[in-house]
Amino acid sequence: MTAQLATAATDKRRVILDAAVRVFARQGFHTCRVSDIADDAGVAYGLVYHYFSSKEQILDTLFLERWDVMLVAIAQADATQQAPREKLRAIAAFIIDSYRHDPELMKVIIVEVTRAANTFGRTHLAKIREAYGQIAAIVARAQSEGTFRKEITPEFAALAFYGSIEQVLSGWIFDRMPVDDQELERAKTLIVETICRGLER
Amino acid sequence: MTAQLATAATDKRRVILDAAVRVFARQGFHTCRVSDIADDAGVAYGLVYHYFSSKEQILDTLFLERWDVMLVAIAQADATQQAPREKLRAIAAFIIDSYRHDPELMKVIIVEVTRAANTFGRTHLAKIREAYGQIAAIVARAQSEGTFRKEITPEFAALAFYGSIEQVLSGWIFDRMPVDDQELERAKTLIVETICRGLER
Amino acid sequence: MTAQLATAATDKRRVILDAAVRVFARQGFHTCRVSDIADDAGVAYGLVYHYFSSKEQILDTLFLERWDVMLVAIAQADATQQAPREKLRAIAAFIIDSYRHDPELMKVIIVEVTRAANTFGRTHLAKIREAYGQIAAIVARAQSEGTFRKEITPEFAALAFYGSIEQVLSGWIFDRMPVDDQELERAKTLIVETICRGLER
Amino acid sequence: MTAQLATAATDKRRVILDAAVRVFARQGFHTCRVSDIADDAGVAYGLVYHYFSSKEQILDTLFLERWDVMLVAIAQADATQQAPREKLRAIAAFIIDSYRHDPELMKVIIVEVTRAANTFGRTHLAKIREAYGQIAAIVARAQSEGTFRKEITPEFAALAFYGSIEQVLSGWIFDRMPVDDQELERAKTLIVETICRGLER
DNA sequence: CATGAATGAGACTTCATTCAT
DNA sequence: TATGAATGAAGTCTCATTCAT
Repeated sequence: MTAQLATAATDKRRVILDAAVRVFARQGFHTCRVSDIADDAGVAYGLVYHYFSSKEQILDTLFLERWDVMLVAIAQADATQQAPREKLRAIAAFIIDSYRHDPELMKVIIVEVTRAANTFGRTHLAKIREAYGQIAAIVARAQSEGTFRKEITPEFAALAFYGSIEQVLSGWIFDRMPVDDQELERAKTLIVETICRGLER
Repeated sequence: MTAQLATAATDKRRVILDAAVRVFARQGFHTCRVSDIADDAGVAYGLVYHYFSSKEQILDTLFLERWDVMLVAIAQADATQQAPREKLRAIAAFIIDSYRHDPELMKVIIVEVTRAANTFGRTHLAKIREAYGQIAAIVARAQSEGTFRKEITPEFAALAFYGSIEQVLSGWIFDRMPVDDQELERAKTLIVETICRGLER
Repeated sequence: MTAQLATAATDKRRVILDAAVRVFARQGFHTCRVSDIADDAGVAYGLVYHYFSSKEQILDTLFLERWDVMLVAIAQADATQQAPREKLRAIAAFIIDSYRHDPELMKVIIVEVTRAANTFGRTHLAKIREAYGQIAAIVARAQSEGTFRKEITPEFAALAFYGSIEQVLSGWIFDRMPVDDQELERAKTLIVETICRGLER
Repeated sequence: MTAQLATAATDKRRVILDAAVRVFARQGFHTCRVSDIADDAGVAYGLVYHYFSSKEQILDTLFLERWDVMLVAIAQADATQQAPREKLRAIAAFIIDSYRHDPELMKVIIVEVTRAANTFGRTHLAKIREAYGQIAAIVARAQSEGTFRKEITPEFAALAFYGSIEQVLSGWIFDRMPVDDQELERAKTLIVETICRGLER
């Protein structure tokens, strides 16, 4: 524990990444300068390039770190014995809790990557689609089990489900609602209620 | 008619706007240069600044032109005597038909404005929210009429509804699916089926 | 004539090239900044990039302009009916007169291109060798005519001839001898005396 | 002897110098990074600065080491009782054999120092001219002895002689001729034949 | 209305050098 | 002696915008 703290205190790479989250969230990727990140991190300009080959690679790193965690979370939700609706609720809950835990990071990932498909989203398209694919697979299985009706294609369902969540998060991000925990919990229910009910028999 | 064509043929302002749509769609707003637009339009560099005060203002113009049309379309849908589900279907249909009619323009509006909330979306947030508000109003009325259940807030319903549509369009835009008319029609139904069913009693 | 002067006065591209000669000669290609060229030319920084795609391309242009003139001069010398020794003298004279006429330009070409074979010379190797080839051809013909002896290969003779001249110019360039016209004339004779005598029967 | 080998094996200073020769030859002095040298030498970055005060000093060291050997060789050639032509042949032979023995080192010295008069050549001008001076002295003595004719100044003769050799070596270096021993031997003769014959009575 | 040359601030990236361990 | 993280100055190139014609 002490060792971890000590490490954390001197891991400049991590310090830079954390600063990048704050700076990207505040100023946006295109608008900020590398020096803003260095300043915010309290390190020398050049150190950023000691650890990362470019400003882009910093964002890549942030995205991939987080997105991989989410892919694992989705896979775990799917691996349980719960009903499809509960699996989807778990996924929505994970994303919303991610926002609660680190809203700036989620803002960066959504605004600068998943919804910036012309630039970074392009690069990470395959990775992003993995998530849609996993969700679609859950829907498809629910359909063959007879829990969900077959009128709606799994791919469409996945897009609608994920799109709803992201839009709600976007609302929080840009309307700057002071979001309390209760509202976050309620959102999980509303998403499941709205989307799953449309999917179920 | 001939006069209109003649006008159209020499309305350099329009020529520039149309070129901007193509260039923004192809290269992205941040990545393209003003000269790319001038080149694509076949006009001199400086002429762009004769008609527009900045690169941003070109995008503003494109967005506002189109968004206002959509706000009118939503208002018209709401003004009819149809059932709420049909009103929402009309809105989804309008957006999807907009994509069918000019996919590049829709790509620009979605990618560079509504989903680029850190930059342009910020500027046009109020305008964008007008649309959500109109949709929410339709839901709210349906709830007080008893057609829609009250568990889901109108605001949330609007976000989920609009978010689903935009996500589906994003899929088309970036997965470059060669979309045929049949698929577009089907999408309208799927959206209504998924979302409205979740909203209805 | 008036037109030419007017053109000369406003041809910023030429102004930049002339400034580049001075700056490259004074500070060296690697050591100078593009802003030094712009400053010396009295133009804005960006204008350099309006006319040239990079600092390298400026040097390329200077080299190619001059080298092509020299290739023509060599070809003209060869096209005459003079004795081989006189042809070589004409070539030596051309190079030395080039130095007299514009010592800074010759310095740049020799120091930054022909003798910087690791960088620019590499790029222009083929062009540089054309000159050697033309000289070698003169020697070869003199040999088959019986004027020059055959023990020395034409290629070697060309290198020795050109190398001697360049070394002498380098001496002038870096020892900063205040060179008078008489010395320049004498150098022409010395080169021919030294090298041609070694080549002749 | 064993001790010497052991020392040699761990003399990191030497290891760095040898690596520098390879790296300078391959990438050029201006284009390579200090880290490239450290990597090629297999030592830590900082160690380079333990042994050398700057990147320049590494090149200085390489040049001075070798050039001093050459000055000695020229002095030795001059100290013999041979005819002037044979003295010059010995010098040409020494330079060409240096190339045969370590072409990369010769490439570095010629390309980065003696022919880079704007940068390093400037620093070492005096040292470089010592060689010219020694050669000129040989010529001058040959002239007063009556072996060489007096029309050509000794200084000019030295430049022409050395310039020819360096040009031939440059040809080998950049045309990447696969040079065999026979060709090297022949070059020695050709240089002496070409230049000395022009100098002799 | 039309042209495109001219301007210059701004940002990324590189890399020699230093320094704490 | 050895390591490599840390520093920060410097320079190239870009490009939105202006302006003279």
